[in-house]
Amino acid sequence: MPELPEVETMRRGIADVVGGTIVETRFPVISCKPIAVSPARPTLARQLRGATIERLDRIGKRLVIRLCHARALVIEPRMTGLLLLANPPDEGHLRVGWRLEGVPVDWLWFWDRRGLGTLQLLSDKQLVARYGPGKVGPDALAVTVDILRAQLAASRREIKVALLDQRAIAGIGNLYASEILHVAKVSPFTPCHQITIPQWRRIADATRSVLEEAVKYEGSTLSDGTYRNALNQNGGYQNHHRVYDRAGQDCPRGCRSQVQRGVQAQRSTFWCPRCQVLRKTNRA
DNA sequence: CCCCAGTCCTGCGGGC
DNA sequence: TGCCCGCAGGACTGGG
Repeated sequence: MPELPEVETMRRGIADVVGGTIVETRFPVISCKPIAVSPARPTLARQLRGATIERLDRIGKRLVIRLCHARALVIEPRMTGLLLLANPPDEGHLRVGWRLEGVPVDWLWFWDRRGLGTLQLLSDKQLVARYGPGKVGPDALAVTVDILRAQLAASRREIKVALLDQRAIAGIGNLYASEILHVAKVSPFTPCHQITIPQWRRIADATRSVLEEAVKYEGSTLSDGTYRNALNQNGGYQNHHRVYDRAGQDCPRGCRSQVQRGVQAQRSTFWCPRCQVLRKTNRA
């Protein structure tokens, strides 16, 4: 599932499209339900024709293709979306293709097995209104203890649930939230308002180190094989997961306890009950 | 505002 | 063996 490291890997992987001009937008005929695009397909194709790609940005888990004339194509891969330069896993789930001129890359593709991904063509003004500061939180790769506390310390939510809130911090999803809290040695069930400053510091440090490491290994390809880089190759970080999808296995910290699985906000949480103890605190 | 549950979507694996 | 159900979790929405 593309989270920050996977989207960042996509961004780097398609860097060759920068400077290219979109000469055609193609929607391959597919048997499954089409993905949501805005504006509607014919308009989108017409408005993209002749557009030059100026830069690639990332806002949390969204990829932003900056275009000439102060426009931006916002791509949300959500669960199974991929940006590819070649070798789609199958032809049946290719959703959109862009033919480019002026760069070594002929085609950029959006492939999405489940089809939950979305595309939006926005003006720069609309982009800021929808995804600017205030709408989407600070990027998780640049998080500090002060940012974390400012965004989350007053909340009564459990920290694992709060870390998934993109308005608070942008880029963390279900997989990396569990990984971060294991490295930080903080129980995922700790209410935010009970977290101590040393714990916030460890969460901030772990957020950056886990995500940086995951970017270095080009993201996580899970057993369902969904996430791939721009050339349809596996990421490598799944071999470095500490707790995610490792229920029953020994804690990698060597504490001789086993990784547990639980559910928070209808999503799986993995943690070590010995390294991530929920401490009872006395409330005033 | 805060928080939860439901919704979208497809493929896969467990259970019968 | 085949079928069906539930799960996977991105973002969003409606309701309490």
